[in-house]
Amino acid sequence: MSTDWATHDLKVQNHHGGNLAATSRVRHVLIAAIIAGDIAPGARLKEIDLGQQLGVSRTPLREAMSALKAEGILSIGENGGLRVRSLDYQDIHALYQLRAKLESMAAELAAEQASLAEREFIAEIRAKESILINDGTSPATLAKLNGQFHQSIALASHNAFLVETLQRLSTLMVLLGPTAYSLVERVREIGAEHDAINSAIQTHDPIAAKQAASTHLQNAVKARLQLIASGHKDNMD
Amino acid sequence: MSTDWATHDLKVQNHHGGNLAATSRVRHVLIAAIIAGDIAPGARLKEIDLGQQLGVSRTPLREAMSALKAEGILSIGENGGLRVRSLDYQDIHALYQLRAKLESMAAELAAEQASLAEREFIAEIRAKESILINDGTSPATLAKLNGQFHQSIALASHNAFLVETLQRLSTLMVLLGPTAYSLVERVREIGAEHDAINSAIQTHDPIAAKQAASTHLQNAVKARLQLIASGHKDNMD
DNA sequence: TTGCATACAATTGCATACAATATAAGAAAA
DNA sequence: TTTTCTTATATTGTATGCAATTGTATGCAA
Repeated sequence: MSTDWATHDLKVQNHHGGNLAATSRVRHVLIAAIIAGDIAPGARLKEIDLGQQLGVSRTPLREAMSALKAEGILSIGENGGLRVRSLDYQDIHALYQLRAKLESMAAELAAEQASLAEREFIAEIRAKESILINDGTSPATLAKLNGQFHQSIALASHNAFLVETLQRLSTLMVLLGPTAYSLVERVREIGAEHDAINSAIQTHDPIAAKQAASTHLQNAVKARLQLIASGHKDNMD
Repeated sequence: MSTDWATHDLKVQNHHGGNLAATSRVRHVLIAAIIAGDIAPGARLKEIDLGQQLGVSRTPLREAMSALKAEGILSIGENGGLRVRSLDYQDIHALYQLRAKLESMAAELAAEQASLAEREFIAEIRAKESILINDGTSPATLAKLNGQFHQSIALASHNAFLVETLQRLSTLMVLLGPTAYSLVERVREIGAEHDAINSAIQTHDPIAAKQAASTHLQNAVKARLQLIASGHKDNMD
């Protein structure tokens, strides 16, 4: 008992260096706790306990929780309490299926309409990623850069709703646990696949971009299934 | 001043006839007020005023507002206050572009994997719609049935995230104001287009279903642009 | 022993009070 | 007259208390 979320707590700051508002901070802490596995999927979140552990009153906590509920990360259990949503095998497939469709749509649109500045921005992120992969950077750092890469493409689609939807689906990925970057043999593959997407966007080739993004996500779901399988072994240790 | 939301208020009940909880009720009232145009797009929503008019305290009101914010219906103005999101011409195109992609994906998947019960359910809704169109039913009733038709197809895709995303996009349509069913010449076209989608699903023809759904939404956006144009005339009256 | 009812406890939903911050207005000085 | 600083006010953020609902346990009866 008493998983110590205060450890996450201290790290959460905004980009001005100041502390975020309680509601926003609590949201981040909860997400971090879910990723870290400190909160088990399916576990009921009780407002009073949680509030005391996080050092905030129930009000901002409730707001953070209802936001996470709206994002689909928390769901209402049959007894009424809020729980961490748990994804079954089918859900994982469904999530990747939808992401594949939308990421390829984004890549296609980006290849069609990205501005010069947007193309350069995408290329820069890709270049930075390439360097970091060769340096053997940590999975967490690579995962962050991966998020920036995908987001920069989504933004270049010039479709605000597509951006929002992809953002939402990315957030839902936290329910899957560790990122695919913890598979060492997958890291370089990801780099190559990103390269293909980036090249297609730079050369204004929507068809190739769509295809490359689609392939990228097909491989991603395969890697995910592998992670799940190896995850079972971890539990055996 | 003092737009009288109490009129909406009394009507909001759940399907058992009982009153909804305050938070949920407020959410519905706000949406109704946005559709009715009682809250102008871009107008700042002040918690105290609004709470008094709706007869609830700030707490459930804030929860409803933050839910609507998460759904993209409310957004944060540059000065910080919550406002009704206003969609420009580009946004409308972007919204329909994304819906077209996802509705056609749903139709395609439904044609592939809908169960017998799901196919029958879709067909029943379509049959009911056909009757109501001939009866010259009100736009509001037809719009509601339209929602059911699209939702039943989404559900038959067996992809929970696709269902959620389409639900979300549908909700965002309230920002556009009146439904396309107020265009009398559009009503029968919609019926025919729905028929094509339904037929393709019934005959397990994913390609035709995808195509029919895509066509349906292309026509929908055209009708929407026409409504916007005529809406300008309305403002002149 | 099992099923149900009733009472008690736990938890959430809502309201109000308080605190902090942002905004605007007015006055004083340049 | 304009600009800036101060003060007052408006608005949002947070905490706590109370009410209502829901889950749970215990006891009684079949």
